Formats: sequence, structure tokens, C-alpha cells
Amino acid sequence: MRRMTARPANAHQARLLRLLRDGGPSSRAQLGDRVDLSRSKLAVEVDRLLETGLVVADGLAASRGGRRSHNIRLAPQLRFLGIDIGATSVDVAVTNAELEVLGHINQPMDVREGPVAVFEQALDMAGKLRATGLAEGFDGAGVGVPGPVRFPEGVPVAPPIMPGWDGFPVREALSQELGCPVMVDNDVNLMAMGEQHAGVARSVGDFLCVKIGTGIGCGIVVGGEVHRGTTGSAGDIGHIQAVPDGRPCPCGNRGCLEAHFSGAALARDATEAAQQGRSPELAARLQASGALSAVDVAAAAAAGDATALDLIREGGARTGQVIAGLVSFFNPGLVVIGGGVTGLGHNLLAAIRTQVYRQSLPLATGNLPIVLGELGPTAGVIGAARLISDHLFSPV
Amino acid sequence: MRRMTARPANAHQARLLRLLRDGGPSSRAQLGDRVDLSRSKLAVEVDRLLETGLVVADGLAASRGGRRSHNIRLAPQLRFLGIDIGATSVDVAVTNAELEVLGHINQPMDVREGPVAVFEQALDMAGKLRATGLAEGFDGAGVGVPGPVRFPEGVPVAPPIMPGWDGFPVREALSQELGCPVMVDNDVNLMAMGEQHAGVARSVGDFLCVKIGTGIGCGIVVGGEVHRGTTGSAGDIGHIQAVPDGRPCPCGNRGCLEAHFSGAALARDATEAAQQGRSPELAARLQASGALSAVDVAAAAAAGDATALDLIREGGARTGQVIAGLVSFFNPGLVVIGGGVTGLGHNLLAAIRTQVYRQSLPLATGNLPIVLGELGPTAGVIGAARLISDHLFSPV
DNA sequence: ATCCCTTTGTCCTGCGAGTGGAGAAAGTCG
DNA sequence: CGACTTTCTCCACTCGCAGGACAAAGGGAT
Repeated sequence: MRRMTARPANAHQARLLRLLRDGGPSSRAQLGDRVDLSRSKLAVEVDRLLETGLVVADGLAASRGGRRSHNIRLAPQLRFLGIDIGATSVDVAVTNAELEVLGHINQPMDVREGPVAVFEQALDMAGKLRATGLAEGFDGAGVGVPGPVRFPEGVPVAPPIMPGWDGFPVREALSQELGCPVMVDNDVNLMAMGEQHAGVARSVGDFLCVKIGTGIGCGIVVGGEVHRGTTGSAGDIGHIQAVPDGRPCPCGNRGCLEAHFSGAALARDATEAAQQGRSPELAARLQASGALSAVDVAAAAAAGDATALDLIREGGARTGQVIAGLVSFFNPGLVVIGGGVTGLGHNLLAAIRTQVYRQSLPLATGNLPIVLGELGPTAGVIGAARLISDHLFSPV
Repeated sequence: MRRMTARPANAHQARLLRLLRDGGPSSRAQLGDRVDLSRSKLAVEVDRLLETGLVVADGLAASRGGRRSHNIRLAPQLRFLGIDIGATSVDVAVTNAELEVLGHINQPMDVREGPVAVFEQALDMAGKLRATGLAEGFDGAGVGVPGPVRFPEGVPVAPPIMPGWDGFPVREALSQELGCPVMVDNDVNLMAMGEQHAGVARSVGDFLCVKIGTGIGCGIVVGGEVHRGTTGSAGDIGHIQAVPDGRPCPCGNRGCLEAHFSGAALARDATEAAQQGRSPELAARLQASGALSAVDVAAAAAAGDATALDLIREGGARTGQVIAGLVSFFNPGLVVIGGGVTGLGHNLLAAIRTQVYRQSLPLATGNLPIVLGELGPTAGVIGAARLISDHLFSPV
């Protein structure tokens, strides 16, 4: 089956497709309210979209006191694939054209195995999803990788934690493999786009999305658009100095935020505390599972373990200190905290908030919400779908 | 004389006006190369602009092997006023429509005297410039103030160093007084726009412009546009923590960058060093002039005074440390250093560079120039003129 | 001087986008 | 059953704009 051969022919059509994506099925009249076009022009463009098959008219809506309207919606068989490569796991999801997640799989994986192995696994997962009947094929795919990306070419560059990925033509290779258009971006940017599309950041123009997973990164949205920076490394805040002459970091410097707090650092510190006998809770968990992760620390803290709570608080304070600087600098309208460690929940959030509200300018923090992301692990894949749909729903 | 009653009627005309502003006088053919319009359409729009008087055709250019072209240029009598309010002085300049500075005055002033007194002085200076025959009147004015601004309304908000300015309707009041449109912005943003228009940042899309004067601020340019933030306080980096548990700052925190390095902090530290007998050079200068400023420190360092040099180096390192974080976060294509302390010159620049190149990610610093602004004190007023011309050269 | 070429600018025609009104279609409500 | 709403379609007319033809104005070679 050939898929989505058509693309919007002009800016009006692109606009209409995005309205239908974000606002759901609508009548021509409703579309007319949201777009600055005459009814006639609108009808012409909708008809053209109907001809191409990008949208369909299915059924009549209930009357609102007059003639019943036709429901216009994006073609129901359109499918986007979202692939979110993390440092230690892969998320793959299938969405419809409205970016609703129809199916979602997560599997552990080690990004250091290199792009070939990782994408083999990811494509296998995509194949499983397709086999369940959710999709006959994919009209586009968005891919997130845990490192900087040369965005126009869709190629990772100099990824510190991903040797073997540098220069691998992700976009081209996957496009070949899947037979559909592919866009590639940093995973943190995708998380930001996900929260912007369907999460807490809806209708916020300028915001920061801090993702604390194995590492720490920050999605930057300016005027509704992701800011990627000159070399695609914008938002790489894990190596900002948080502690002068602090812990050594693999990057060669000392005191980097990531060296003091991140999923990896937290696991390390928790293990150390357990081994040194400072935390019976953590020691018991280490005994039981052989290794500790952020989840264990969260559980220990919930069980009242003071050491675990301290680890969270101190990490939050370090993170908050860096975020405070970014807030003063960038003056966002919202800060979203996400990533694996959101399991640490409100203890972490409280520590971050305290630090930011204390250290940033009152004018910048006056009305600044700092909240947890609301999409959890689906933020990335929704953002990935959003990325490719933005690409496909733009004029020729 | 009534001035610039006309405004561009559509986006094409606005585009043409900006091309003429930035590229200087051009023939119709040259304009056609730079804009995506047919010759006929272009001719129509140029004719309309000629009718309105916004542009004029004066004389024929030399032949380039064929028919000689008419020179189209912005109306030569157009005048913009640029007012740059600093903490301790005012700059006022008059420019033509190409934003070339025709006259420029600087006078000492204390911003704490409040907006009424300050603008009385500024308008007096503008009057002097006009009296020299440079201008018969002003077609627009741009104003920079040393604090955050609610940009759409042109009103300063919560300026820490400017009590009495909070909420003062600068834009409205000055517009009334001058009888022309006025736009107001943070002085740092104007400096960035100045360097972007006529200085080192030409043709750079994303850059940071750090202004170190009495305080420290940072202009943020994203995709060619100034980022002002949600409450207009973006770029306020003076109160980012540079030294944990460092010097107390008037803002209530400790260790703010501004408390450790800025024009004011440098004067304070230099005076202290002179009084404690750590620097004969500075002591002699203190004796001679009664007070020290950044200029004295620069001179002392140039004369080989080790203490003065240390002050500069340490300040540069502190600043560089903060900038390193911002570079990792924002990944700019250029960092411009400007403001009063640029007199400290390459000693300061070297200290900043060392710190940034050491602390930021290689990918972000790989090809990152860190340079001094090239416009000096005119950057602000040129930026001010640019601000108002951007406003006036936009459709209705 | 003459002819040909280049460059610049103007004119004219035709196409297609887009507007706005008239009206048809399909309802609700009294 | 008629009055009123809402939705959608059709049509005539306007206007923006492209692109070719053409005029104007000059340079350079013969």
C-alpha cells in the first residue's frame, strides 16, 4: 500500500492540516473561524485536500440549530512512527494523524551498542506494533537520539555518551529502511515538543523543558519554536558547572551538573551510601536487586529513608541552582521537569523550586510555574510524531 | 514641517524600505535581485513609495554596459533619534534613514534622578542636535533604558537600579513630547541590535551580546530577533550566582556576578586595593582624581600594575564562567562583549575566552568567536534607531 | 557613424487567487 | 407549516502578480 503520497500544496492547506491535527475533526465553518479565509476560498482548499485524500469527510455532526455540518478529519489511516532512543532504553509508538498514541512499546537497550544494532531493535519493535494491526505502514517517522544533532541533515554529531554514532546518517538510513520521510532531533527537544503539543506546555510560547534521565538536557522553546543552536547543541546543560572544583566528570572538567545529579550520578551515590551503611533501606534494595536506580531512591525516600531524601534534596538543589541561572537569563513562561527521575516526584520538584525562587530575579520568577511533565515516557514519542507531522504538514 | 506621515502599505513596501536601509541606495534592478518579485510588481511598489515620499529617485548611476539606472534611496530628510539611557550617562544621536549617525552627544547623568529629570536632559540634548541643522524634526525615536521593559507598552518594570522608573509611561510621554512614534527597550537589547545592524554581528542569526557597564546584562538574539522573555527581563545575567556564598549583593543574594565584577564592583575593588596600599598605580590615580573607575584600572594595568591586572583577570574569569554556562545552554554563533568596561580591552577578553573555552562543551565552542563590540558607545544609539525604524518600516 | 549587444525600465495581457453576495440545502422551533 | 438559523455551494467580479514584448539608453567594435 502506498502511503501519503500527497502533501499540502500551499500554506493554506498546511494551515488547515495543522488545525485538524491540533483541534481534531471540525466542520468547514469551524475551520473558517480559525483561519483568515473567505468561505469560498476555504471550500476550495478543503475540496482539494479531500481530492488528495489527506482529509476525509465522514458523517454529519449534530445540528446546532441549522443545517448539519460535515465532519472534516485527517485521513484516519495515516500513521506516524515515533522512536525515542534513550541512553538505556528505546520507546517506539504509533500515532494517528492527530498524534494520539495508538500503541507504545518500551524496551531496555544500550545506546553504546551503536546505531546499527539500536535501529535494528527499534525497527523490530515498530514491526511488532504494525503486526498488531495498528498500522499498515508508516507515513512518516520522528526519531529522537540522546545527543546533539545536525538538524537539517538528521545526523548526530559528537555525542559524548554515544561513541559510534557520530556522523551516522540516521535520517537517510531510516528513511530508506522504512520507505517514508524521517526527521531526527535531540530527545530533549522532542520531549519539549511533546509537552507543548499535548502536555503542560500547551499555549506557552517560551518555556524550558529540563529532562533528567541518565544525563541532563534542556529543551528550549522560543516563540513556539524549538531553539537548536548554531551547532545543534543548545540545551546541553549537563556540563554547566554546578559545583566549583566539584566531582570529576567524564567530559574532563570538574563539578559539572551531570556529575553531581542525574540518573547515573544518583545511582552511583545511592550505591555508595548503601555500601557505606548510611542507608539501611538502600542497602536492602541493593542486596535484593544487585544494582540501584532512581526508582530505588524514590522508594527509599517514600519509605522515610533520610539518606535517600537527602540525595534527592541535594540533587534538586544543584539542579535548581543551574536552572535559576537559566531562568534569569532566558525568562521563560514555564519550566517543565521531566525524564526518568520524575519518579522522584515532589521531593525533587520542591527542592528545585526552592532554589529557583530564591536565586532568580523576582521579575523572572514572579509568575513562573515549575511543574513536572504530564506525559511521562510518552512525551518523547509524541514529540517525535509532532516533529515529522510538522514537516509533512508544511507546503511542498 | 510634518514628517513621515506615510508608512509602508504592505509587506513588499516594508521589505523594500528595509533593503534600502540596510543596503543603501540601489537601482530598481538591484532591488529586484534581492526581493522575490517580478519587475513589473516591483516597479509598481517603488512608484507608490516614490508617491508617498518615503523614497526618492535622485540622479543616474554610472552605466554598467547598458542603460544607466536611477538611484532609489530613502528620503534624505528622514531623521531618527536614538536615546540610550545608561546608569551614569546619556547618549543621544541623530541618524538618517540608513541609520548612519549624523550627530552624537554624551553627557553624564544619574538615572536615579528619575525619568522626568532624565528625559528633560535627553530632550534638551536632542534639541541641541537639531539646532545644529542636522534635523528639522524627528520621524521616530528609539529609547534604551538600563532595566527590564514591558516591550509592547514601552514601560520599564521593577528596575532594580532605577527607583522611580517603575511603570513610568516612557513611550507615551516621549511620543507626546516629540510628536513622533517612539519605541522603548532595554539598553542591552539595543546594543545587540546595533552590533547586529552595523557591527560585528552582521549576518549572525543567533548570538549573545554581553554588556558590562555599571551592571551586567546580555542581549539575546535568536534567528535575527531579540528575545525579550515573558516579562521582559531576559538577559538579566547580573544576578546569576558566580561565586557560592560570595559577596553580598543589593538584590539580597550572595555571590551574584554583578557583585563580583561590573563597572561598579571594579571601581569598588580598585579603590579598596589603592587604600590598602596594594597598588601604587591605583593609589596615585585615586589621589589625583578622588575616585576610581574602570578607565583607571585599564590605565594602571597598561602601566604594568599587577594588582590592576589581577582585578581584570579575576573579573574576566568570573564573567567567563557565567558566559560558559550560557554558551553551553544557548549554543550561539557569536559572543560580543561590550559596554563601558571594554576599555579593559584584550586582558579582559583573554580572561573571558580562556574560561569559556575551558568550561563549555567543545561542540558549542568549536567555532565560536568571542569578540569585543566594534561600535563602542554608538552601538546603543544605532540600535535605538534600528528599533524605531524596524517599527516604522513594517506594514501599516 | 553604424550596427549589435547589454542593461534598465515600462507597458500590456492574461491567469489565478481570493472576496462577497445570492441562494440552495438542511435543519430547529413555535 | 412558516419563520429563522446554520452550513455549504455557486458565480461574478476584483485585484495582485507574472512574464513577455518593447522602449530607452548606453558601450564597444568595425
